[in-house]
Amino acid sequence: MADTLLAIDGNSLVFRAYWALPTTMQDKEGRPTNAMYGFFTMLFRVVEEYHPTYIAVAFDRSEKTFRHKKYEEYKAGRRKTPDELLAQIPMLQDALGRVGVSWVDQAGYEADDIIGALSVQAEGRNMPSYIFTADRDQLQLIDDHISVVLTKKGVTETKLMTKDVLLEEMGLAPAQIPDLKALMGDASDNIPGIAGIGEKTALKLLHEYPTIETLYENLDRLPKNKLYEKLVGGKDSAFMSKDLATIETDMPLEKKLDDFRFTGFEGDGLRSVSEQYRFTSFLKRFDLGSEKIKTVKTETISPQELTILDDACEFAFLVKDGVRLAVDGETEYVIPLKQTLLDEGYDLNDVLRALKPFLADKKVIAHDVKSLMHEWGALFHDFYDTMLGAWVLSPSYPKYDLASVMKRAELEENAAGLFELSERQRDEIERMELENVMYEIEEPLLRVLYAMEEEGFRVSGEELARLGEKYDKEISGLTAKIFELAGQEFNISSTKQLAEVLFEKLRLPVVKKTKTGYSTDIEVLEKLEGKHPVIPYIVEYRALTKLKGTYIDGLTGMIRNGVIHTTFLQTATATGRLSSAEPNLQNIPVKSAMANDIRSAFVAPDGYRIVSADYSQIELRILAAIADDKHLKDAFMKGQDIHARTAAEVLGKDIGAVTPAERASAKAVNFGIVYGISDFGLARNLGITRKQAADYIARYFEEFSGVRKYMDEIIAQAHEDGFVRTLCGRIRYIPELSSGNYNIRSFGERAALNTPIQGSAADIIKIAMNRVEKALEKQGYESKLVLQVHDELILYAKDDEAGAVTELLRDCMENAMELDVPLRVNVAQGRTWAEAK
DNA sequence: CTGATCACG
DNA sequence: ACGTACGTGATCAGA
Repeated sequence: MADTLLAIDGNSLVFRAYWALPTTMQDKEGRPTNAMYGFFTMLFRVVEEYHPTYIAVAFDRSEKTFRHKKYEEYKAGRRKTPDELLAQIPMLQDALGRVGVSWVDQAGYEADDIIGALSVQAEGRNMPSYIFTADRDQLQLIDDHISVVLTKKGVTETKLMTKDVLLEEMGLAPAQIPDLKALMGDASDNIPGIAGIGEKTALKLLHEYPTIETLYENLDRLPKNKLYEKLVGGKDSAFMSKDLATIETDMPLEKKLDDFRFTGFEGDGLRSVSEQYRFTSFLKRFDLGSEKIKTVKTETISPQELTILDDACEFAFLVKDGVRLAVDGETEYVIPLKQTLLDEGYDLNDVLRALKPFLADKKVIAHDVKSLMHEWGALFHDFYDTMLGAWVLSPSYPKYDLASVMKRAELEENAAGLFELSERQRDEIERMELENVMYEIEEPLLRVLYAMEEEGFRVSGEELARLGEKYDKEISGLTAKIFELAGQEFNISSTKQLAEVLFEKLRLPVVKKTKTGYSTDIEVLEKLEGKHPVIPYIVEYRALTKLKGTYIDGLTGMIRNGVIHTTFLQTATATGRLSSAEPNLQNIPVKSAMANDIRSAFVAPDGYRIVSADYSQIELRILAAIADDKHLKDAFMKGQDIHARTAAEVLGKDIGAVTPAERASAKAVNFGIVYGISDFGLARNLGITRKQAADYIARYFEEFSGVRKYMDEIIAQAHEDGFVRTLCGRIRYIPELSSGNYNIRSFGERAALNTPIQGSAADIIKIAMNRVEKALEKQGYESKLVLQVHDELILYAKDDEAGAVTELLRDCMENAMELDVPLRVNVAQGRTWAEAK
């Protein structure tokens, strides 16, 4: 194979890796390892791609370099390098040596000087070299045999820069890079350039005059404008900057090219480095995995025998048939499910006592940890949940139960399979930069949700029973009236029978059809109102039976000891929201009189009251912030009524002159914007013509141009990446975007638009929940979170804590994330949920 | 078990 | 020229 040099800018890549990854990645001693991990990830990738036979990782030295002597403020503007990063450099150098990669530094010189000298040596031998760096300065070293591999975002992507690419993208030759820096400067290196000249102007000038020398020779030819004055005033600075930005390739390098021969990574070194720093994914990458989790046989073990395994076992796995403990290379011990043990006559306390060392002290790897907490008690101190991992990595699957996840991963449902799954997921979470979402948001939230589910919401069965009787009477009255007016008896709840009566017997006009027949939904019934006296009764009947069936009868059956325990599904939505099931407490009616009746059955325990805190317009605030829209931001900064302001902007009138009807239309438009508006949808919603809706939307975008720009950009980016991210980095893949079907593709675009908004709101309230829980605990309060309804938190507040809890909620929620617009929260309280509005 | 409908944000 | 708002879960009817 032809010889190839890979010259790596160690400092620049370590910096990049450090800022791209969280410092929560630590070795067994608790020392951060994120920069090392990121560096190795990048190194492996680039080695795989370019097959170097020589590798040199160059580092800066802390001594002053000749550049400091020339220009004392050189690099002075940089923020201080964090100690957590500095500490990783010697660790990395040690690790590089152990895996068979040579590194180099030299007093008085920086990494780029060393790289320059080495690549010129290689050029002398006609040996191609690749310079791997995050620093665009080094583009000046490009030559026929020298290319630069630049890191793109994060630590996962790179871009190969050659003469041709540089010419095409910037219209520059490599030697012009110092001239570019001379004019535009470089904030990261504190190279001043010329004040007021940025990349655009600098490039324009260099396209005319290839160097600053020729530029200044011909300065008199330039028009005598502002730019001219800047150039005249900045001349000294420009030449100084060029000097600083120029990499010397003739430094007296102490080492020689042949000192950097690379013959592949050394297996033993890799293994020891990976184990020391807990880089488990590297073991797998190089197939160095220890065999301890690859079990071949399974034995059942009783709780009494467990103690003999305690020392030998590092992980506990919880899978569907019980607790599995993989101890050595061969055997996996199974403790059967709790129920089986109880059936066999074991005392629950004995079982728990025996299991406690495994659940409380080992790392527990399990699928659906929250349900296991309900089964075994919350004695999980250190867990990894593969259900959560699967969802965070790709949240659009319909199911995340163990069987579905294992099937997709093509793994077996045993301890070895679960271990392998968890390793792959951790690796992928790092690769996709989902550490924050997984480890800082979802994992802590799991415990918060567990506590909320455990606590439940007190509901008065008596109150629900009274309401049931009351509404039964109303429903019977309506039923009789409907039969009388329709002239026959039928099942009003059957859409099929109702359609028959309305559209065949009574010959009412058909408004809309479904796949299977006539539609009778509320929209249709509203259109038919006035065409037959039975219609209003049917509308009323629908509303009452729906609410009674779902929320009175349905909820009554879910009360246990006066309390309803919902289950929060943490892995159900594609956007990052929670959902609630069995029963769903996130869709309890709120709007009507009957809704008020139902909510009044949700009560606080004695000595407590209900406190409810909801974010005001959180989605539009997020839109204002991410779209960086002038008017939208201004409205929120001024605390204005956002719908009135929208109407005012679009209609070109004063905000005080907006009528209620105009405000209502603007409200519908704001909803539409968040959902991915279309004139058709808006027209239908407002009952106006499509043309009128289109005009309204066009005027909206004229005024809110930041929003339009955001929409174009997020859709373009989603098409390019195949996914979108929320403010916290949560990912949703949108495969629909590449569909050839217009409808499917359009759906994808609306999802691409909406997900960063809805999902960021979910991020924010989740962060707030974690903070609320922590703050309540820290203060020693007995108040408790009981519900989350997307933009709203509901708590039991102890009577004497209510005031403090109100402030605590406001603080945690409004400061959960810093945006360019303020987050606002409204808090209310009462004896019942109905009163806390 | 699926479709239609409708409750919530 | 396509046919449309985003995200959920529960209930009922009728296969």
